[in-house]
Amino acid sequence: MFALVDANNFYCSVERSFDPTLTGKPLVVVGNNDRCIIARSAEAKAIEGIKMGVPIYQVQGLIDKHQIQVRSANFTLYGDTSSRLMSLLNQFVDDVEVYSIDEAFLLVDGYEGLYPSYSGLGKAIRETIQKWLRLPVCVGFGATKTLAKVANRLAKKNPELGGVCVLDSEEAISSALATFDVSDLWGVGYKSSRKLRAIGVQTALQLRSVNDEWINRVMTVNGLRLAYELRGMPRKILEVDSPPKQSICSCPSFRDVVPDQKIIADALSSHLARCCEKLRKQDSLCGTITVFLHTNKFRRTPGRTDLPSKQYYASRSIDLPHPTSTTAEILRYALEALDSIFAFGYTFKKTGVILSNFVPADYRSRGIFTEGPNERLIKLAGVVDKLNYRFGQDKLRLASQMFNPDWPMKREWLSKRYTTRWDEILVVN
DNA sequence: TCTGGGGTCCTAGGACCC
DNA sequence: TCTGGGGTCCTAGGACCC
Repeated sequence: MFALVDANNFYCSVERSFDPTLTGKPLVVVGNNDRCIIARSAEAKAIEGIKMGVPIYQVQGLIDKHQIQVRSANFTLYGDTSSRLMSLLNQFVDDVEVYSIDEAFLLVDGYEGLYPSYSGLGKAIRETIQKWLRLPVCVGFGATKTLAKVANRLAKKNPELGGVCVLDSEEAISSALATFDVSDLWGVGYKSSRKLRAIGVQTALQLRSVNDEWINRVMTVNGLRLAYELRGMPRKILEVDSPPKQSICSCPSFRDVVPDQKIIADALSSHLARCCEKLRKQDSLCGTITVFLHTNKFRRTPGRTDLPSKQYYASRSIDLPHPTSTTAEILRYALEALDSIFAFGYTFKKTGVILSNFVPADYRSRGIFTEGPNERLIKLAGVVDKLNYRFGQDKLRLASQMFNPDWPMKREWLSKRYTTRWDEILVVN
């Protein structure tokens, strides 16, 4: 039996956890540069027009009218709260798979003696997390990960279930699936749901009995795995040790558009610095770097609201002469890539860098004609990371990062980093 | 250069996730 | 004025091998 524990409106709930005056009020959290809505409280969801991903300027009227509270995304706080949530779950069962910042799968077999029932376990988890972290979560139980996902969703949608839903009998499963929209299933996106509807499949129950050959052909093996999981046959296992990432990316948009290659290069070196920090943190070296650059896809030709302005999108990948993880070494290739794709006559909205082709950090190869990784630079980078962790991001940085056009990022409604900075610790008056 | 059955590896792009 | 930022997996098709 699997359980899926998923926090309700996680970012909003974390904000409330540290600022109880927000409780009961409509609340939204906005992303980078205070632009788009990336989380909503139940009260905000209930207001027509407050949708995920909408830019805040489009709904300013609704925000004023309904006195919606706004917070800037505080990922430091959310990340730390997430770690606390996960370690709490580990007190209930040994096998926990952290699936995302706010959800985890648990393998709950073998704990029958400790709890009167699965729903008893679910209740205990809910109450503990509420008490210790002041966060509301829902718990779904099922014989496969997919059924646990379904159960979790039902627990969220039906308050009368008290936040816990157990799908442990064929009757419970088929009656749940009979009213469950296929497009809400884990792994069914826009495209697949259109194809399913075209052959008359509306519910998860109907998908269960679609012919395997059709599913495999139209939805690939992922669709087939989904169908088996709905039938109660596990095709996804619990993955406790999260594997290291295979790619690392940083590509925040500019606050405004930028025409100047020098400014873009400065931003790019900041993005690269972020990527390399993450790379070193997971003890990897990267072999390939990709740089991309694009214009604002929403921009219209002046005076012609119907006509998109001329767009430009380009990317370039470069294989490094040897795998490395230091910003200083990789930067010249990043700038070389940028130079090769930069075009005059456009204003750019976003540049980004993707690192890939990783090898473990203890891997050191020396090519016949090329030098190996620069050990001194790698050691130096480790020291820089430690100092920056202690004294704040970018306190030590490359000279090319000196002029960051996005500094400071607009975060007008930012809460404190209560749990990770001594100078921002929660004060009780 | 063509013939053909049998493979592997790599990459771009699609689809999906939170 | 203003439109998110990360990731994963799979497949088809090309290039190449014997």
